[in-house]
Amino acid sequence: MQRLMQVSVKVTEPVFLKDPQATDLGRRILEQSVGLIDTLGLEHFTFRKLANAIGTAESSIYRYFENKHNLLIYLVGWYWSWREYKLVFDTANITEPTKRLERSIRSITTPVTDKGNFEYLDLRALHRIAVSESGKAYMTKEVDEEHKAGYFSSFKRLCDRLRTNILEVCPDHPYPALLASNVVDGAMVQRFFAEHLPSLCEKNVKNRIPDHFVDLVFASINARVR
Amino acid sequence: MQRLMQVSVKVTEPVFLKDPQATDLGRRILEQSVGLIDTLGLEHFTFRKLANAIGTAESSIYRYFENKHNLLIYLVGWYWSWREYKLVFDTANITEPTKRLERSIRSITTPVTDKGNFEYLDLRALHRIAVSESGKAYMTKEVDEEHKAGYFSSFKRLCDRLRTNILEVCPDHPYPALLASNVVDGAMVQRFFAEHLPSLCEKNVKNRIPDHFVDLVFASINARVR
DNA sequence: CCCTCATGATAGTATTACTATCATTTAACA
DNA sequence: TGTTAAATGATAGTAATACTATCATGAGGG
Repeated sequence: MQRLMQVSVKVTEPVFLKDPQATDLGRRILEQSVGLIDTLGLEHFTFRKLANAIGTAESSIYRYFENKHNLLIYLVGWYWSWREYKLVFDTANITEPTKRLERSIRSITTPVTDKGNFEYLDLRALHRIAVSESGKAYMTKEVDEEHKAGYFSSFKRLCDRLRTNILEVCPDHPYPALLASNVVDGAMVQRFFAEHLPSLCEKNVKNRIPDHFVDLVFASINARVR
Repeated sequence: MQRLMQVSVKVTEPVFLKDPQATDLGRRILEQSVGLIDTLGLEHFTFRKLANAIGTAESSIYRYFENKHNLLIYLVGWYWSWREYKLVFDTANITEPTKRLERSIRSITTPVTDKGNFEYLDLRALHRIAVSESGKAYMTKEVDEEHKAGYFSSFKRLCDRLRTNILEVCPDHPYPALLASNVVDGAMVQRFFAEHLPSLCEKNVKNRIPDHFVDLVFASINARVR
């Protein structure tokens, strides 16, 4: 799995200056940055604080990532790659398209509950980061160049798998891509709302987010089929 | 309308130190900040640049807003208040709930195409800001305190109106609030995707975003009714 | 034993995000 | 008309951030 992830996180132009997964210091950077961004939030997170936490110099961190924005893109990309991996795993051997689609939606919209078995990346913390900070990775003026450089390809791949799945069940759906990205992004946003702006949600909605999105997608599909 | 907006933007604890709508300098701050954030993006926007653009001192701006985060919250709050105003206007005198709901969704998800008739606020630019930057207003570690202070009340009010509308058409809908906020937020995100990550969308989806969300909501409702 | 490379340590610069102070203008009022 | 308070403008200064540059050290490989 480790290896699969390493491969799938690769992009056209790397977000990093030096592969952080390849060295001990690099892995400590990933480990500690996930911890710090999770507790401090991206705004209060700095490379100085990260260096102190690791017990290294600021300049050493700059040898791996140009700036914290690129580090965020790396982490978020890793997260979506992992979700894609999990999606493939969760839907393996399910041939019936409808069943497959339901499983897919559940896989993508289910929160991360365990730390995972990666030595240096706390999946749960990474998931929280993805919920709160992932939008900041692309909501910038540099989005077009970064998009060209392939920085968001893992997110796109995940959306595309779901889109394909939707089309398998409903080949004439008019907006499969839009529906797919709405599910992937919407699940994150709704999770944030449930946590912090609960008046925007029903009571106890948190563990029913997957149900909601399954309902929504199939409602949209059935509206076509009828 | 001017006046209506002024009232509706008020919150429990003001985001500003001094009401920017009340003075000439304040209005110039609003006007120029919308222009600058729109062209530079929030990250590259600073109070210094704003002061230069206005031809005033940085310290004068700090008399109105504590920092650029609060200024952003103010602008985004203004935007959602305007959208609420427009929603009320667009659906006035429509009594039939189903028709009303469709109109509501279209009102909320339609992009802003004209500058509006406010002297000092360019609505189109403000809309672009809302699309690209609004998430940053609440995706922070301070969200809970700021929520308590009422900083996001205009967004919540808008979502709540749509939720009520959904319930009028479908009283036993299981997730009206979640559906409503998914429409309001999703319309913004999809607009950003359509502009910058078009591979996540169908071709020419941009002007069909309202159609899509109308379809989606009614599909979700009809799935219940059947 | 030498060479290279990764890291560590230190220092320095430009910009940002403010805060403080004081002079000047204006508007208000007596 | 003179007096005063409030708003603004101008200048300066501080602490933190986001880097960049330089050099020493130490470990591993040939």
